Amino acid sequence: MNQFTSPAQPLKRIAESTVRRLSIYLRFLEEFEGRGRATVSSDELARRGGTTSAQVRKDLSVFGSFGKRGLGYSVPELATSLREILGLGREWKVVIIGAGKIGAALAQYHGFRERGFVIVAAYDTNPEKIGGTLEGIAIRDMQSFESDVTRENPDIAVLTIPMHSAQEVLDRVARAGIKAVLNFAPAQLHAPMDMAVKTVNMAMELEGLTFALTNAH
Amino acid sequence: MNQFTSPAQPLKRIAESTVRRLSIYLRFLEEFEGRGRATVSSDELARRGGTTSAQVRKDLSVFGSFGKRGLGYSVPELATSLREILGLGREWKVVIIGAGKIGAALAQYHGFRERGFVIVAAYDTNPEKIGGTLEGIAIRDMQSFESDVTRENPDIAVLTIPMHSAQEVLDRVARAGIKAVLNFAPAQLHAPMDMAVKTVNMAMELEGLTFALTNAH
DNA sequence: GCTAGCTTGTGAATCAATTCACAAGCCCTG
DNA sequence: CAGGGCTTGTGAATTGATTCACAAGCTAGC
Repeated sequence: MNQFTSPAQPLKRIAESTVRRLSIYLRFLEEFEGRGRATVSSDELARRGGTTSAQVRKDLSVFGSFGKRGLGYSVPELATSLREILGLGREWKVVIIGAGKIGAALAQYHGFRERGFVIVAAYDTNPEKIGGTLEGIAIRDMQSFESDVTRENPDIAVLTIPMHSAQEVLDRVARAGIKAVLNFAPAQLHAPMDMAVKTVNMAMELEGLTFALTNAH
Repeated sequence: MNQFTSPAQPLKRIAESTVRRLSIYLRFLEEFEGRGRATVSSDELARRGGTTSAQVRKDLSVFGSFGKRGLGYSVPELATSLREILGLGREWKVVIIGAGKIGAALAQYHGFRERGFVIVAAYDTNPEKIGGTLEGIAIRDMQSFESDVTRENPDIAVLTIPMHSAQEVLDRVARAGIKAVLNFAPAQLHAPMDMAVKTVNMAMELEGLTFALTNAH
């Protein structure tokens, strides 16, 4: 295998940590691409990404063989392969549920559109918000959610809603057939197995910090 | 040991995953506290938290012995112990660096003050923002950062700044003596070992989702 | 076209985290 | 106050992730 030959199926379950690191490598590759650099070694990717060269090579080896011995990796080729592996070769339709401050921050986040994520709508239940816009994106009534999803088929739902309604909304999202959710509510959500849910929990991150501060040396 | 008898020192390095789960358990305990529930079993905590009862017991056993055999854990006692372990028994002073939309969303985030985090100031380099307020918090000139830190001794810095300046600002934060950072810039930061840095990287989370969608069965 | 110098790809070894499984304890009932 | 029913705490076993270490392969220089 000299190229990423889209393996028939997930040969083995791929570790989440591996995927996260691929994201990191891709970030550096894009930086190098911008500077017109031709090749990069596993060792350099490792130093930048805070890991080891063996780890970089193991991570990549799960998906194929991308390098040339003695030389390293072609920056544009590896970047293209990683984008393909990570599913960034296409556009993804995103809906934001919850038109609050976090929703607004996300809606205007530049990195979103840059990477092929298109926010098609925002939803809320507050009549004062419905009909307005969130950073230029129409805020719709949550009541029309199911029929909108049927029509527009968004790929990803971003939940920026209060904790107490999070599970209920997730269930609705699941029933509507959306298979990926990015959750900002500080709640542990239970979803069907065929769904991908990532939770960003600020309280948890902060507590990781206070734990470290409290138990320092 | 029948109580959390604050162990002399971190006996062994404690896994980050353990600390994250303690956070989750605490969230459920607080919910139970609110409902006046007296006890809870490792099995119930596990089911709610999406893990196993053995895992719950192992996690807790790192810090002491909190339960009663045959009965389970006292909800208020375990909650108190976990708050103590996680360092939530005191107030923490937080500064936000970068008075943009994400900074604003964080500044108004309720969960912050509720858990003992007090935002003492926001910083920016944009003259149009300096002197204004971010959700009621004064926006100061980044130039006064070092002298302010010397005077006020904040515990935690939250970075909501563009990627390209993130490492530079982190270095400044480190030199100023702050030992904990919550980073929202999509950058891999390198910090001195005695600092705790948590990065929340939305791009990475989204790519975890698109990977899952792309490689779904 | 041969040699020196790198760097990959990958089994094997190590290190870390999770799960198993069960003795030890506690509570309640009668 | 003895027995049954639960549930904890924890070594041992297992599973998973990372690191080691080296043969294989490529490039460049001569």
